[in-house]
Amino acid sequence: MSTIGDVAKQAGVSRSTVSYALSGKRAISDETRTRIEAAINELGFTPNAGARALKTAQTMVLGLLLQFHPDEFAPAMLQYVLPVSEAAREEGYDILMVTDPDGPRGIRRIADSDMVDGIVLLDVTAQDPRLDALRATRKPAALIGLPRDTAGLDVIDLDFGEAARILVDHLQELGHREIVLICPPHHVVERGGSYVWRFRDSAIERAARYGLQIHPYYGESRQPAIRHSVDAILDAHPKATALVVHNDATIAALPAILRERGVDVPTDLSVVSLYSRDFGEEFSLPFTAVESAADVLGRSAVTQLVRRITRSPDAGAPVVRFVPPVLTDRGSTQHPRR
Amino acid sequence: MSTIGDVAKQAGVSRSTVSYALSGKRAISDETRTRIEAAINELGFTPNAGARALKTAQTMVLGLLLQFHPDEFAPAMLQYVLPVSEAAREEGYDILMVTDPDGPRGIRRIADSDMVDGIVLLDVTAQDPRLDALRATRKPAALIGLPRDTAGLDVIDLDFGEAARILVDHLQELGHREIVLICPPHHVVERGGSYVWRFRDSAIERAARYGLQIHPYYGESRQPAIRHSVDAILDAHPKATALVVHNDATIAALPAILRERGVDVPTDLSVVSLYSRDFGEEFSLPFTAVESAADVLGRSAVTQLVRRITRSPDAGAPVVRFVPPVLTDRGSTQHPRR
DNA sequence: CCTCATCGTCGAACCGGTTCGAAAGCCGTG
DNA sequence: CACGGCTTTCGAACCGGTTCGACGATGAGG
Repeated sequence: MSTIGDVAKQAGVSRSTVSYALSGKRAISDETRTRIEAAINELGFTPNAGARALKTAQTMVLGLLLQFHPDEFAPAMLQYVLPVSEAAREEGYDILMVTDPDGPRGIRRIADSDMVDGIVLLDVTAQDPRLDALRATRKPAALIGLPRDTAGLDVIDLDFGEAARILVDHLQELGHREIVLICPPHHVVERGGSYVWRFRDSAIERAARYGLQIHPYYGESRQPAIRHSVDAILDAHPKATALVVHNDATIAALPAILRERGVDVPTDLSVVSLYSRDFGEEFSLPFTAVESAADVLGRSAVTQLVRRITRSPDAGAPVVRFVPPVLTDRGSTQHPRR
Repeated sequence: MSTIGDVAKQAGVSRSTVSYALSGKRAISDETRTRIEAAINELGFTPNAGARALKTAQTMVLGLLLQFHPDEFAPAMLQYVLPVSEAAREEGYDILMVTDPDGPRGIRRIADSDMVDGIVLLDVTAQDPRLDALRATRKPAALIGLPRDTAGLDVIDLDFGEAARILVDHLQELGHREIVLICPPHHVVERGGSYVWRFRDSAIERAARYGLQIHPYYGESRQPAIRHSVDAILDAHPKATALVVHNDATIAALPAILRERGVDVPTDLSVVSLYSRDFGEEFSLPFTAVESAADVLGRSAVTQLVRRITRSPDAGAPVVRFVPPVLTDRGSTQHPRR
């Protein structure tokens, strides 16, 4: 690879002149600029990222931390990765993806060695052990997922409470009086996934307010447990006229399960859920649902992070943003027959 | 952040001594080593990656290039990403993930600016436009997927031809005489996904050799087209006793489709397929299948790449490796009733 | 006792950019 | 004609590491 010195020699100017021609931070005469550009093309010069980062103290790279939990629905993660990567690129950043099972160590490694200008944390839990490491480094960060203590952190997440209220309201308006709620698996709660209880509590609270009967359950994440659990739950509540599913694995398996049981949607049962548009298309899910909008969250986290990086170091108070959910009606609900 | 100079001052030695204590490339007395270690701990020093990369001309980062094709089964990609990332970390490398829709540009950007020491290309097609860019940079690379021209490149892929032969052999041994073959969608062929015709041609060739009737089709990637296409195909061949499916989206939807048609596996129809173990577990697919072994391919690509990076520049001829497929019998086949 | 090898450490150069201060050349003006 | 100001370019310092050659101290061998 050629260096800026090679270009300078070729164009008959000094290294600094080439640098200024490239950055535009000082005026360069048209004549020398064209000579420099010619030299750059001829030599195929591209500035060395390491050297530039060393001097400017900016790497133009963002860290993306993800953790894969065994026994969890993996495709969901990808929903976030792609929008984050695309948004970063649009802002001029590349993505250093860290999947170290030891999250805090991964953060320290890329932050303390200044490999990245900022960090996006995916799937943040209530007491996420990564947050201590994150606060110890002085790097800007944006979280997707709500921790218990948000002090000093930029956080973005779907408003799961509002999502639950929207769905319960929708069923209540249609006249349903007894509904079943299937949440994510219980081990997600244990891990501290706050979206589980934020959705769950709001749904229960909202149902109580309307005087609706609601039967909350934690679902499963793998077949054949999903099928068995759904069967048992539906058997236990023959009078329920509506089903709220907040569980990707369950909703993906639901069409087959209901078909087998001979249950028609929405004639026999109204079904509402919460999943992303992509996910729904992937599995052609025919359910009225609130969109989880992973792309909105991913992009928003990146823009917030970039703002934090560029606008002075600590300018502005930390931002906790809850994205308002949107209902997409796919016709999987109607008035209860009874 | 503190620098190596701060550590040196704190420990009362020169910068070079600290560097040697860290790298172990020269002997350091126990006495000063402990003093240096104390200083490092006290100051929380971590070497700056950019500075180190600048001098050593090694970034300890691998580029991972992926492209998302609309209308394609996205989860498949993740199967490779995680093993690649884990294998890289075990070798001491981090992963710079590039999802630029313009592949060649992404390669040039990270390679010419020396952000990475080597590149892993995912989902390589027969005439992949990224290969020219790759050859232009002098960076080592490893491809997953078989291009038409492998000159000078390290390539690894599943032996799809052998996979097809294994499956056809399996059915032939059981006594099947008429089988249906569902391949990936036709637009994958147009894009140059060589694994389509490598599997397809081998299956047809093998069937012909045994005198079996085989009906090859290109499948769909999205519902409800999948369902319609499978229905039409099965209707067209009522005498076929076995089904070979080389199509993730189709195989995922197949249990529901067959149940609806009232077709029992394996009593009415023997089914074999090709998918990864994870994928099968995710969707609890009950089919005898050849494993696509994305983890093996991903890890193998990384180890080959690292070998190429560390062992001198161009030591050793390029390697094209076909991973032998393995059949997992899940009991979805039996002797045809007729 | 002198020489020589070895050990442990230091200073300086270097990697490839960026950026600051200054200098050279040119113009218009008093 | 001297002077000030503007434009364009250069040289040098710097970012934070690594590495080479050298140097003083120590100990062994003749």
